[in-house]
Amino acid sequence: MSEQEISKARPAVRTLSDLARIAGVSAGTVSRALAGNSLVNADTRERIVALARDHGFRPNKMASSLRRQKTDVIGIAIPLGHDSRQQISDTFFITLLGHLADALTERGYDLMLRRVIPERDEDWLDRFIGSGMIDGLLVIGQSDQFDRIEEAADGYLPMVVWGNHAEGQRHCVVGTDNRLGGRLATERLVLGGARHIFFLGDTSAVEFAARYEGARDVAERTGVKVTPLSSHLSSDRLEAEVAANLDRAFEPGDAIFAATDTLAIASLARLKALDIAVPERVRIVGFDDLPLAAQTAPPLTTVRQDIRAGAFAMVDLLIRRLAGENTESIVMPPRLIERITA
Amino acid sequence: MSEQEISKARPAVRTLSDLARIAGVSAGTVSRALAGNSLVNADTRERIVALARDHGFRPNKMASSLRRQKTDVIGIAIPLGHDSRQQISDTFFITLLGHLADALTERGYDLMLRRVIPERDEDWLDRFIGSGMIDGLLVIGQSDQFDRIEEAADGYLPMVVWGNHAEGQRHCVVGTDNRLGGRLATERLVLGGARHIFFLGDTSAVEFAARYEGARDVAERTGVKVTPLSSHLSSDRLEAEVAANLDRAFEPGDAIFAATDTLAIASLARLKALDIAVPERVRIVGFDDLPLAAQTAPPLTTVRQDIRAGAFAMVDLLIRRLAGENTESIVMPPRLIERITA
DNA sequence: CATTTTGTTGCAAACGATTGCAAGATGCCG
DNA sequence: CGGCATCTTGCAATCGTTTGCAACAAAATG
Repeated sequence: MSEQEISKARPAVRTLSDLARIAGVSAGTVSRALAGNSLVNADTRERIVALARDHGFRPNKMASSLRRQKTDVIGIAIPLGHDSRQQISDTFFITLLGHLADALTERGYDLMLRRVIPERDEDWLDRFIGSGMIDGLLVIGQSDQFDRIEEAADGYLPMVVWGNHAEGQRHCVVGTDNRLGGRLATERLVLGGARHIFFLGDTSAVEFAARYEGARDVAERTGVKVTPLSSHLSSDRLEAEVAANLDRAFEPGDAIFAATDTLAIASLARLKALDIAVPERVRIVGFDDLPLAAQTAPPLTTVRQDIRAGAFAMVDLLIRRLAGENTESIVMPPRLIERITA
Repeated sequence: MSEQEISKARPAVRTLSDLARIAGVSAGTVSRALAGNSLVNADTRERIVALARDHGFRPNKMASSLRRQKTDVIGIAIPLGHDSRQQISDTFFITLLGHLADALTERGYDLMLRRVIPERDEDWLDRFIGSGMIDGLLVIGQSDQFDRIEEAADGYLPMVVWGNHAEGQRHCVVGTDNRLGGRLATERLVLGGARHIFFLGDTSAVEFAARYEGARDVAERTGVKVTPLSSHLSSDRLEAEVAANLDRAFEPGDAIFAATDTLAIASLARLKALDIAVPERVRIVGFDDLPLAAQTAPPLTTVRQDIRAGAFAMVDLLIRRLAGENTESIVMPPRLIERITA
C-alpha cells in the first residue's frame, strides 16, 4: 500500500486525534482503547490497536504525565557537595547507580539522573522535587547536605537517601553502619600492632565523619592515636593529595585507615613508590570493598558495604513510600574483609 | 509573618496562575518575568522574582516541555540484547555512563536512563524516540541491534551510538577500532609464542565480532589457530561459563584473547585456581583497560579504549546534531597496554 | 410495547506553562 | 492638543493526553 509507505516515511500520525480521525472515532476512545483495560468495545479496540501499530503511533509521555500528574520516572540525585570537583564517575557511586537502575527497571520505572553541586545551586533538592518530572527521588550520598535533606523530607514522602543514619533523623536512609565499620577497621589495625593511625578522608561528609568517629571510639578505648588527614575524592587531585599526605616519615606502628577503597588503593600505590612495605611497615584498611579491592597487590583488607543489597533496599523502600507508607531507615551491618594489607 | 509560615508549611503557590494572582498580574506576565530576558518592566520582574522565591514556586517542567516541545533531557539507552541477563552494573557500561553524565550535566542537560531488553520489546528504540521525553538519544552499545539502529537513524537525527563502525553504515557512532584492537592483542600473543588462541566472548555482538575478526586477520597471516569460545557477560553466569570453557587441557602455546577485561580477569582467577601459571603457561590479553586491569596480580595486558574521551566525543556530536548538523562517526584508535599477562 | 439496564462512545474540561496578537498606558513630536 | 511611536501587559489559544459526565443505542425485562 502506498499509503502505508507514506506513513512510514513520514508518520503523519503523531497524536491521538490523528489516529482518531483515521479510525473514525474520537480521541477519547482511542486513548481508552490503547490503555487496554477500559470499557471499549473489543472489536473497536483491536482495530485501533492495529492501526496504532501500523502507523507507528506512540503517545506523547509529556502530555500524559501532565494530565495524570504522574511520570513513572524516579529521580536520582548525586550531590557532590563536600567536593565539587568529584565526578559522577566515582566508582562507588556508579556501582550503586548501576544496581539502582537494574532494580528500578525491573519495577517499570525510568531513571532521571541529575548531578548536583549544592554550593552552586542552593535550591537543588526542592527544585528537583518540585519540577514535576519525577514521582520519587533517590539521593545518593548525603555529602554535606544533611540539613537540607532533613528539611525536604518533612514535606516530601517519596524520598530515600543513601548515607549515614544519625540518631533521631527524619529522612529515610539506607546505608551501612559507618561508625561500626570504622571500629572494625581500627580494631583490626590495632590488633596488628598499630600505634598511630592516620584517617584518610574528608570528614565534612557525614558518612566519612562517622567512620572517623568509629576510629576514635577504638582509639580512646585502646590508647592509640588517630590523626585525620583530609583528602578529597576528585580523580584529578586525589593522587597528588594522597602523595602530599603520605610523604612523611612513617614511624614504626603507623597505619592508615582510608575512608574509601579508592583512597586506600591510591595510598597503596604511593607507598609502593616510596618503597614502604605493606603490610610489614605500614598497614592499610579501606572501606567499600569495591571489586578492585580483591585484585590489588597485595589484596586490600577493607570493610564491605553490600552495595547491591543496599540498592534493592532503597528501591523497595521507595516503592512503599510511593504507596504512602512512612518507612523506617535501614542500617546494614558492615563486614570486615580480611585480606593482606592489614 | 504568619502568611509566609503558612505558605512554607503548604506552599499553596504551585502554578503560574497562583503566583500571578498574588502578584496582581496575569500568568503570562509571570512566565515572561521568570524567563528573564523578555519584555517585562524591570520593577515588576524583580517583584515577581522575589515573590516566586519567597513562596518557593517552581515551574512545572512537564507543562513547559509539552508547550515548548523541548525537554532538555537526553535519553541514554542501554540495549542488553545479546545477553538479556547482563546488567547495567557491568563495569564498562557504567564507567562510560558516568562520563556521559559529567559531560551532559556540564551542558545543562538532564539524563534519562533506560535499560532495554530488545528481545522482550521489539519497539524499544522508536518508542523511546517517539515518547516525547527526550531531545536526543545516546545509545550505549549496539549489542545485536545494529539493523534496528540503522533504521531509526534514517528518520531521527539527534542520536549518537557507542559501538563499532562498519563500512557505509548510516548511524553516527563513536567507538574504538575494534578490529584493529583485535589485531594488536593477537599480534602480541603471537609474538609471545602463542600457537593456538582462544577468543573468549559472545560474537553475536558486533563489537566483539569485530575484535574476533581482528584476531582472525592475524591468525591467517601468521598461521596460528583461533577458536571462539562463547561467553556471556551476566555476572551470575560469567564465572561458571569461564570455568566451563577453561577447564580444558591447555597445550603449550595456548593463549587467551578475552573480549573484555571482565572476562580476562575471570579467566585469570580461574587459571590461578587451576594452578596454571600466567603468563608462563598461558598468556592472556584483555580489552578495555578498566581501572581494575592495572591492579590484578599479575597486572593485565590489555587493549585500551579511552572511555572518557569517547564519552565527551559522543556528547559533542550529539549537541551538533541537535543543531541540525549531520556529523560523521568517530573511530578512536585503540592502544595496547603492555603489562605482565602477555 | 414501554421501560429499565447495560454497553459504548463523544464531548469538553482539565493538567500548567508559553507566546502571538491586540489593547492599554505613557511619552514624544510637531 | 492631536497623532504616533514605545513600553507593558492581558487575553486566549496551544502543546497532547486523560477522564467525568452525558448521550445514545441496543438489549433485557415486565
